[in-house]
Amino acid sequence: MVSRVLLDTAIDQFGRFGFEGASTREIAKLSSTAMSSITYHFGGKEGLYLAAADHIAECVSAIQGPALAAARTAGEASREAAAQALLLVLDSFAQMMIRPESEPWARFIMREQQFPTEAFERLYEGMMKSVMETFLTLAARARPDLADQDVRAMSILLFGQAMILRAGLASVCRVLGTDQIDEPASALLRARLRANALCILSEKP
Amino acid sequence: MVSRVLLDTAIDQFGRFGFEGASTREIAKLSSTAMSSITYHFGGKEGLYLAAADHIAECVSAIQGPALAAARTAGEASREAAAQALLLVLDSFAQMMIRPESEPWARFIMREQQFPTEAFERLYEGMMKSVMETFLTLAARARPDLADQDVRAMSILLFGQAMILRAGLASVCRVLGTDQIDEPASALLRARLRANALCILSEKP
DNA sequence: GTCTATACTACGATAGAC
DNA sequence: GTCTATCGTAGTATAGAC
Repeated sequence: MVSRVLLDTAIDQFGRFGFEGASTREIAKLSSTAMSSITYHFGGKEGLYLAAADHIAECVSAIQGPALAAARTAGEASREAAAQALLLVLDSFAQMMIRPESEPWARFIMREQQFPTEAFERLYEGMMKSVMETFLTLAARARPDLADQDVRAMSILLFGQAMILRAGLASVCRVLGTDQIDEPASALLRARLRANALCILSEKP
Repeated sequence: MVSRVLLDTAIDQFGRFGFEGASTREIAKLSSTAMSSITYHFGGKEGLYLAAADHIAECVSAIQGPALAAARTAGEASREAAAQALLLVLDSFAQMMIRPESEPWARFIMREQQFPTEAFERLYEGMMKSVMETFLTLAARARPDLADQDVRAMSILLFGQAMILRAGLASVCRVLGTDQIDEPASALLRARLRANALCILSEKP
């Protein structure tokens, strides 16, 4: 399937060089096909870009779906159960940020965060919305003392701890003194993230 | 000073489109000068890129310098004082992430985080190193129960909460239901960030 | 110092062979 | 469906006028 290879290559190249910076010639060459295949399959550069966003949303939804569904049911029991379910969602998200396969996706998404286009809409509706809604519901149950806007602020800041594992990868490695996030570093960071989050979520009002 | 205008424009354009995506013709035009001025002042596109990194490091150092110096001395008194000094550093960083002037800088830096070049070295040595060293010293004093690597992991995750205010700006706005981080939203986020960080830093071993 | 003019390369889109 | 060929545009670098 040439169009699949084109999509994966496109996500990588758009993530690296941005929409303007990426070259359809290069994407086609890396996909071992002719440039005009892009016109045929996706209608052009812009069509390829939007298709890439949809593909990312599908992949992320497939990965996060099970953890989200499990957390939604597990978190109904009590305030403590909600906090624990939240830790699972956050850890699942952090794991995705760390795993090498997410590199191209994360870069693509981060670009859209800065200058949102139609692709951001597709990404948000396709993958972020369900994650955030589940997260906010659980967070409100874990911290019933907080107002709605405070719960929202707390939640997005908690996500920030996971996001820096991608967005600030070079700095993370510098601080830890490693050249990449290997298994021991991953375990350390995830454990500390859980500890931080648990501390915040279980604070007595 | 044409070279100054060129630098500011370059940071903006490189941040938006990346090194390959940005055009020296466009940078020159937006700076109201000829493209060959870039060759004259910076030797070419790459020289301009490195000079832009140096300029960012200088600006950030100038902004964060006072808060860092104040925190270093204030944090020596006790464990609680170290935690409070840390909150000041983190809040100063968060404020910088939120203020509109940091937008171009942050985009430039985030690109370098993904694929570090020589410019990342200059950025790290020029601005991040002193911030991180101060932060780690204070964090170690605030949490003497943690091992060195745990302190480092905790610190970088704390920074993540501030960084998402830039790196995930579009998502932050979505979750809060605003189109930009205005003064009320800024106050809410910074207050919650301080509350989160204080909770983590003052946790009893 | 700053400009114009020019050389050379690479871009995206598209038409048409197979 | 996938290829080659080609068009018009835009990129960087550089030489030389002023």
